[in-house]
Amino acid sequence: MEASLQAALEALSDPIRRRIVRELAQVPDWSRPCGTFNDLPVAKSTLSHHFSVLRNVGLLEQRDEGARRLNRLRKPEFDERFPGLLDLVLSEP
Amino acid sequence: MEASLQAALEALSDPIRRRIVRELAQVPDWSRPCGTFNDLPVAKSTLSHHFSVLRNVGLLEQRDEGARRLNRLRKPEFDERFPGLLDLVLSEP
DNA sequence: AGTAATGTTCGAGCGTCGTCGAACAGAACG
DNA sequence: CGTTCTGTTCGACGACGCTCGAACATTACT
Repeated sequence: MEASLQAALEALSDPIRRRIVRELAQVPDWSRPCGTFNDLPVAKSTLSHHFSVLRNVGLLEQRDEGARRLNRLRKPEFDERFPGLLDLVLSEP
Repeated sequence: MEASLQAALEALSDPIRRRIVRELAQVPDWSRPCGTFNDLPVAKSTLSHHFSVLRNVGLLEQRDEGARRLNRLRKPEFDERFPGLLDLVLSEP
């Protein structure tokens, strides 16, 4: 972890990744598997790639539960590292 | 003006543009012409392109003074539009 | 065991962006 | 007027990232 500002900005520069982050912020931790993001206009493999980017930048934590993979937005950790950045994304329409 | 978060994040995703912003924040307004950024490892035309991007995203204001073009970082305006974002860049080492 | 569901990985296509040099426009100055 | 300085614009090149489908691994279910 300990992602750089460079990596954080690049990760959040993608509109699909910001949508993932926003949708994830509206549900409790560990409540949404990756497969429930079919509303996004990308293929499964692309979605998996976006999750990987968010994971590497320290925005996302994942946990296996059977076949599914549950997600958690690491808001406290990210807020401490980059104050205000995540809130900007979450306040986006 | 009225840049989107998308445009703001893309503009600040480039390390050279962040260096321009940081250096510009350390001098008074209208004190540094574009030509005084030769320490950056890019050609003149590339530098002009980066200035254009920063201008379009509302981070930079330019004014002609003779042959030179003076710059001003629009910190108050940008802070009001994207609170915290510019400070993250300025606190970067 | 066989099938379905969930995610990842791989290779390839493709657009976008940063980069450069050359050419150009305008201002200052001898 | 000619030169120099400053900055922009243009076309071209190269790299990186988003995208997809196909193949694979793992788990759950009948």
